[in-house]
Amino acid sequence: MTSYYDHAQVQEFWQYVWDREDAYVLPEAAEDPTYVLGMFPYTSGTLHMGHVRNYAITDAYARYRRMCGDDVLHPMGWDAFGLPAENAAFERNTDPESWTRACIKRMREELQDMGFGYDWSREITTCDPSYYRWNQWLFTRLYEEGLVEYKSATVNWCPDCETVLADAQVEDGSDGPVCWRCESPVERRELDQWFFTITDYAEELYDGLEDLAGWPDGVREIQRNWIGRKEGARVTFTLPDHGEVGVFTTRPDTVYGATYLALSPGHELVDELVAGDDDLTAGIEAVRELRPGEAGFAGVDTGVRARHPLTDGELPVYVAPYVLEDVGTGAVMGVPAHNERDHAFAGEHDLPIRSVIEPQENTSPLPEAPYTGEGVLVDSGEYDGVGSTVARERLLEELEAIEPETTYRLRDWLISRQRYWGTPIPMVHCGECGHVPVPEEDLPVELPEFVHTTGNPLEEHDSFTETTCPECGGPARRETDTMDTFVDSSWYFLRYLSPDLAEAPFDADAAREWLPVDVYVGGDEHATLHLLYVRFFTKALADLGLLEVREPVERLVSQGTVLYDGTKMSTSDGNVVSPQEYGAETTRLFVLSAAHPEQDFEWTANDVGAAYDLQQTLYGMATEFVQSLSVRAKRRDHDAYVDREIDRTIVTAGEEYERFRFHRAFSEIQRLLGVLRRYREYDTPHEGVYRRGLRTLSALLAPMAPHLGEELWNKVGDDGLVVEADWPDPLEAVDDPRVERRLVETTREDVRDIVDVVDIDDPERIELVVAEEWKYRVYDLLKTSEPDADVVSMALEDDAVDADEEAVADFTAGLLDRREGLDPVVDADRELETLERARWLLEDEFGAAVTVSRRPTGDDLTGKARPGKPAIHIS
RNA sequence: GCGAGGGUAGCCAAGCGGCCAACGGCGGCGGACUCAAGAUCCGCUCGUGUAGACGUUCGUGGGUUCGACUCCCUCCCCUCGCACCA
Repeated sequence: MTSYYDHAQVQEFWQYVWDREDAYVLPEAAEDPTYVLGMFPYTSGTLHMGHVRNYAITDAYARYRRMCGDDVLHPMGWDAFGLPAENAAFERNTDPESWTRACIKRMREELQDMGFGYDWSREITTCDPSYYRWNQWLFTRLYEEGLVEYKSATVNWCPDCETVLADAQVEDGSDGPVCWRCESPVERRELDQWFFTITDYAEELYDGLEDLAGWPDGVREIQRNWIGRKEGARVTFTLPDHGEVGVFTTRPDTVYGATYLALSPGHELVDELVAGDDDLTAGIEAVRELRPGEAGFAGVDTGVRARHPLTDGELPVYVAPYVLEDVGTGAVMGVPAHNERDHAFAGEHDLPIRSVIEPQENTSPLPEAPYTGEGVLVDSGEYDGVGSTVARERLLEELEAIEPETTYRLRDWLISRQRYWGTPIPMVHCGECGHVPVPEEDLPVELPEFVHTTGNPLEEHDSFTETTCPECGGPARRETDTMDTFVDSSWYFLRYLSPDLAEAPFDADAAREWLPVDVYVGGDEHATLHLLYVRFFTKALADLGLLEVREPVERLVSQGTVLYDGTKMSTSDGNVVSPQEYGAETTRLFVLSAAHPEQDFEWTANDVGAAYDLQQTLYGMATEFVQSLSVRAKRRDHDAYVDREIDRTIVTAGEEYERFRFHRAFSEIQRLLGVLRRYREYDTPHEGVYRRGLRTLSALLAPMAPHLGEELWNKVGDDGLVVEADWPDPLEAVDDPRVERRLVETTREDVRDIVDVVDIDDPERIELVVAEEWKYRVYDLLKTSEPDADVVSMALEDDAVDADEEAVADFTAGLLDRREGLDPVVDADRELETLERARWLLEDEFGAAVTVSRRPTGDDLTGKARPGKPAIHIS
């Protein structure tokens, strides 16, 4: 047997044991388990460092909670649909399903190699018909509820992926919008598409963010930006012969300054306004061709005149590309005097500029630049002289043509994809009945066999596309688009509750009891996609009566990036350190010890070494302990110190786990390990104390390094498995472990300092004298009394302060300045005891005799001692 | 431009009104062990100092406070989100 810890050798054994014991399977009887979830991986083929970090975090927390006595639901599954599988199938001359199944097999093995403790009995795979049938079922329910629309829209089209993209899947490239996956420039296409009307929930999605206290501020802010709530007003202008046009504005107080209207080229009225005029139509077409960024302040006067609702004046109506179709109502009232863009547009087209807000401070007019601040209304009819803020409210209240309106940037969620590897949208297009949902009993609509083709493989199968209408029985055509894969991931956390349920997507009783997810961990690149969609689904399902919760996740942890040479570790950059390169368990221990979960950190071989060394040292000590170390049975003074330090570490490490600060928990473990090591070298260790130390370390480390934890537990622990062990209890209560440590540490530092500064070569005797008890009482009075209390008198009158009046007065007065700022200290007896127990550390370090005592008032040293600061004499 | 989060000793990074010259890790220095190297252990790592002290520090400049790395304001820089957004 070797004292070298070879993780590769032991992992198989413990994994076998865990498996045999069903260690991670949620017990049947669990009532309200702690639901710990990591974002399930896309089945790309191999696990990368980001996954390892993500799952190391959830695993450590899940294990910690389990040791605390919770039932823990910690499942894993596969986000298995998606375009990359099709691309891979083309490249390798196979099909998406085979490819995906192979990826899953490999990744599952990798996860198991890492030793993550999942309840594999709940594994789900989104490309299984037994899973995606519920996508279809939910789609149908949402359709019935009016949350699905089929509409023609100008959509983002990626020519390379040959599919449309949701707004959230389009990113800003250097040269315009690009596809989030392949970075090809995105085109615009006019297509009939399926949408989830997530905008119906815009308000709740926005307002709900406020209450998501367990979510990082950053993620909430990103969602706020994305939803883009804006409060303002809708002003209605009449177009004689053409009805009305509503414009959205946040500044209705400038309404009297409107000198024109501008419609976006895509506005629904444009075609009607210019109908019959070929020149105008051509002009509009030319304007439509322009990319928004290039159009500047071009515009076409339609010749139509709108009626101003307040002044009754006539305003020209322009079509201008600077007005964006999907912002507000796609139309603006042009107020050149008080809006930058309107000002520029008016300059370009010789439109009048009419100033209606005057700055309050100086009334100098503003000829060149628009004034966009607040002020007083002028030239505004009955509102002259009214402040702009007040005017806004009054206009909204008093005028019919101006109504309050809130707009959102959020668009409906385009879920159609012209791809094969996804959930078929369960709809049928019938010439007679329009589009008709596939009846529930005919679900799932299964994917037909894959064929290699440049287009959508679904369209290649006549047997798939040709069907009959569920309503009239006539010939009909099956929808060939599939769903965006974000649909799959929008409710997968529910499927884990009852993965095999055949009658419903999830068990409603379990959902009621187990949700929301207690902790959800993943990368924050999903802030606007996945994390918004799961919130939407949860609310929609609640409104369908399927769920009671309206928010899916209680506490969200968005984990930071692992960097290598300053850049994100990613396969495409080729700077990947494989999780197994340093040993699976060293890797997980390192990623947890390196930084707080939310922080980015740099992968360095040196730092990895620290995690590796800790494993080796601990293993070596445990091996030595059971094999060869001589121990004693009779207790000595310094054993109590180690006992106490073990207790302190149990308390502090538990706090750190609780707060997700695994790196601090790791430090605590390192610290206790150091103490034990020193203890063993100082003297023959006491069997029980040393054993408890090692046993505690194995328990505290087990959530981060479970194989080593098991191995150590097996050597020095109780019977059974550490995964099923209880979180250790301290022998005695520890109120403030840090104050006790501080006392010992500062005292040791002080001794070193003195020895060094005074240049004492070989100290023979070190005396530590703690302060008189009454001083602790004075401390207490100083810290707890009112700021203006006469503490000197209080101290003199206090029964517990039994010393010479002058000494008491001097001591108290000398500390008055500091008051509640005084260092926290333990009480007199605890201080004496703590130092007494720590004596051996000084004896060990200086080779001197050390005494710790409390002496009566009057002693020279006692006089110098303060609570938390014993007097020191070295000779 | 708007919004959010940051800037701490050689590096990474904790702290977020008095426990702070500032946890921890890495690197560096000195020492122990050793034939030697590695590993491991101990100490030091802003400056000065013959008794635990003092001085100067936490992006910049101000302010609040008996007291600020910690709270408020200005500015500079970094990261991220939104943006011809009405």
